[in-house]
Amino acid sequence: MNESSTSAPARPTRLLLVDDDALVRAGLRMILSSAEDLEVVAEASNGSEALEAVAAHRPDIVLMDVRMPVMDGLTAAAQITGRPGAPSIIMLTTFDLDEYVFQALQAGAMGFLLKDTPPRELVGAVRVVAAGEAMLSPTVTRRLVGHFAADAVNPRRQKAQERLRLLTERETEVLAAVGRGLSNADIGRELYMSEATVKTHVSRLLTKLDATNRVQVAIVAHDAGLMTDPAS
Amino acid sequence: MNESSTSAPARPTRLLLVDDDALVRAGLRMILSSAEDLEVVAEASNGSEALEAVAAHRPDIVLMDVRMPVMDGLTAAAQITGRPGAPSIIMLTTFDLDEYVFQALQAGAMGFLLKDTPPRELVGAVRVVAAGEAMLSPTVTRRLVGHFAADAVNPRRQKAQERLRLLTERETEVLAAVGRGLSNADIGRELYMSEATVKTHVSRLLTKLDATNRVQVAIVAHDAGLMTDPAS
DNA sequence: CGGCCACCCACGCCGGCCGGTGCGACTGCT
DNA sequence: AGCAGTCGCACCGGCCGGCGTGGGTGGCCG
Repeated sequence: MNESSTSAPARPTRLLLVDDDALVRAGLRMILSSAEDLEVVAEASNGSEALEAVAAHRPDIVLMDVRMPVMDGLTAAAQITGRPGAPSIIMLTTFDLDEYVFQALQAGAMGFLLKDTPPRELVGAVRVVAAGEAMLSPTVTRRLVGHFAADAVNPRRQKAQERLRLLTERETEVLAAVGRGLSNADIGRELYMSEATVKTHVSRLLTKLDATNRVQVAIVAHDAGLMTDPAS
Repeated sequence: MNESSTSAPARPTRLLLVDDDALVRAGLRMILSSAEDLEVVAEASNGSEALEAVAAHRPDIVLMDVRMPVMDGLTAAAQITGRPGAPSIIMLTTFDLDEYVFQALQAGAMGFLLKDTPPRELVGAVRVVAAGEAMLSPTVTRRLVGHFAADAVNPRRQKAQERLRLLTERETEVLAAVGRGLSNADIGRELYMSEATVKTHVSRLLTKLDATNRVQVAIVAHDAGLMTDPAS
């Protein structure tokens, strides 16, 4: 696992530091360059400078602050990632606001660290990301994990699935069809029954699901996760 | 931050080890009990035993394998969490399969570590979880982060949002109302316009969104994330 | 065994809502 | 003025949703 970093300093990991505060950059440079397998090859003081520095120096990893003048780190991250051979990005921030975290990860960041991360762990995180993995601060991890747990206990989803219990097999099939936006005639053709029959099933669905529309029925179908193959 | 664990061993963190392999348990016990702020108070060899042990010994943290006979770790985790005062759970596994990770986190686990985690980091992870945070192995973190990034590039969502670009303000309002399952008359009352006007807006939505039904329109609204307040 | 009940599935008729079309009024821009 | 874009409304055909009804199946009890 860690043999690649200890065996030989064949090719150090090239870093780009991006922060509007020169002192912060100096501190980071101090910490990171003390590791012999890491090398700070450039610095930038805002997002647009970071874009230029990435193009100019081709770093392996970018450590970037979130809040910066001119262009913030999140939009810069979104610009950097995506292209082939793009560097991995580690976001650094003082505050672990939810929106920052989610936006950063959706922008393609592979790391999200708080600035109070101890030097040893910071270096470790850089190495982890350099190895193609991801690293988050514990509080950030907690947010992410909590977000997942909350999704499982999503009240809307649970309520919806609860209601599905009392549906018959046939009704569930019709429910799925309604959720796809099919008309009654379409459903009849697809499930081999008269359109009139489809209507009764839909009627039962309406009463059983406390819906007044077929639209609301479709919504319940989606909320229950019926429309998404179980790869979620 | 870490003062509580280094200042005084006032009250060590109580651990429960759950694994069907006695050797694995012995190894874990060896590693963990070497830290003076940690104390292994019980062991169990499968999920149902784990439930009993939790009730009997009230541990602070449960370290549990995923694959076990009788009752696997995931269902046991789902049983343990949820009640007030329940211990935090760290899942241990040899393989970092996607389904394991997601199920474990949705079951309320606060940690997910691979068994090749070095002893030092294992102890650190336990302390982190004891502090109320979460800790994952780097590869697991990568999966989770990748899942989030993939969600941002969700083709259905992007396609749906793309289509929303060419909608007018008013149409978007109507779209949201349709997505809630309201009838045209309801929408008219809510947006202060005639039902006939609502119909024209819905018609435009049908053509602009390539839909044949209002149900499909509602689905697009949901896929685009219009129906979920921006807390996602 | 026969009767009964509960459940699921199936169908047809009717009123009301939806969706398509045509049209007019207002605004802002060139 | 001309024009594009948006929002507003009214009429018509077709689909949806509500209601009543019947046939088929499986379980329970006398």
